[in-house]
Amino acid sequence: MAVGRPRAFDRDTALDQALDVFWRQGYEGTSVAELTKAMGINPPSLYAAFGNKEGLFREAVDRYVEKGATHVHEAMVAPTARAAVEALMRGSVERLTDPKKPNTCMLVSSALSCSEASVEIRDELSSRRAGIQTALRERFQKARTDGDLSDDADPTALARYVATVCHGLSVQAAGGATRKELMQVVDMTLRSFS
Amino acid sequence: MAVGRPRAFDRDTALDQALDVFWRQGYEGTSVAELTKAMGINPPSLYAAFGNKEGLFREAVDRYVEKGATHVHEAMVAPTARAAVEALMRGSVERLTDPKKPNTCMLVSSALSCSEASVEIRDELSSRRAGIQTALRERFQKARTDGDLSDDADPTALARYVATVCHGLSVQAAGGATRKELMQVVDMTLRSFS
DNA sequence: AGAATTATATAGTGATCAGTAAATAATTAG
DNA sequence: CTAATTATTTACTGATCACTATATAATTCT
Repeated sequence: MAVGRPRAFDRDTALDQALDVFWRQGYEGTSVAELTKAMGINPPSLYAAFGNKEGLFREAVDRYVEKGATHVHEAMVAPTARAAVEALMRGSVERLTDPKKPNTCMLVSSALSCSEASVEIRDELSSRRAGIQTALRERFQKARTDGDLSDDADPTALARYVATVCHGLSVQAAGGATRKELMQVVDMTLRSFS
Repeated sequence: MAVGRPRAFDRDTALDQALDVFWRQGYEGTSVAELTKAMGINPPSLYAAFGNKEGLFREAVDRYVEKGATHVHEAMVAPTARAAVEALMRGSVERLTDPKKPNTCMLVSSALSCSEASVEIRDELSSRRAGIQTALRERFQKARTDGDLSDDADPTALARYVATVCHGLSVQAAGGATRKELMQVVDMTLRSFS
């Protein structure tokens, strides 16, 4: 057993509560005071468990991706390129318009612009977005060898295009677009894959 | 002539300098101390001339749009729907990848997520984005009566689609995408209008 | 010249920022 | 039991936040 006084809060629950605040308000828009309040703990407990605000945010992003990137995985295992795009985009829209959650993608909205103090957070989010785009590119490359994507298609350009529309969906959702409206955008994007 | 001691700085120049900081760092990522330093004035001069940080930001956005929305205007006066989309998107990409300017759209990146204290700024930016989308929709409606857009095309959905891709371009640019890469995305988007 | 007006620089305001020192409480090891 | 260890609460740190009171400088009006 672990020696010393046991932690009085559940680390995962507290992390979920921190995630919710970061997701709604972004990295710089969230104060440690708001975090401790939402997590139901005092600052020393936060710092002991997560290091600092930046460490807590990074873990929150990990959790955000773990819990919510099922549509990315579904896209990877979809049978065709088109099915992959459809799974990714419809899954994105469903997540972006979940009435129980903030209507934006945390990877896009948390820190597109920020002060010099937060550039590492900004770059971490950028790198996470790039990772999804790379996975998508690899899926398209496989689709080309599988034969369900034509030989003169450009997997890199295609992945960038789809990623770009997904990022745009996130901005639209943040601005209040409805699920129906965003699904229409998906429909139009999918025409490139018919 | 104006009575009293004359202002010792140029208001427009100072506003441009404030705009540059807001554009790079966003609304909440920018402190009044950074603004006064960039503008070369002391806080009382800033508050006398612009009211407060929020007023200065709003004026900076006005100026951002005035100076940089030429491609939006070009899209409105373009001869066809397709030419409008091409003008809007290629103009966006050129602006987003201007090496002398921050590589992002201020209307997208300044405050997608923010603290409760800044929701009015967030909503103002959202409303500005919606305004461009509306203008685009109206351009498509005109294109339909002009006959260069088919009768069964949906101007609202089309405008939303194009606006979505443009927002996505802004996220891509913020993440370091090159002009060439973004122009490829424009090419792919334009296929919907051929 | 003197009064009125407006901008300036200096030096602050209280509030909040992220983060912590110190004392105490709760647990395990021996 | 005591010692060691770790978490907790309380209270606090210096730094920075947006913003301003005060005094003074520069201008126009009469």
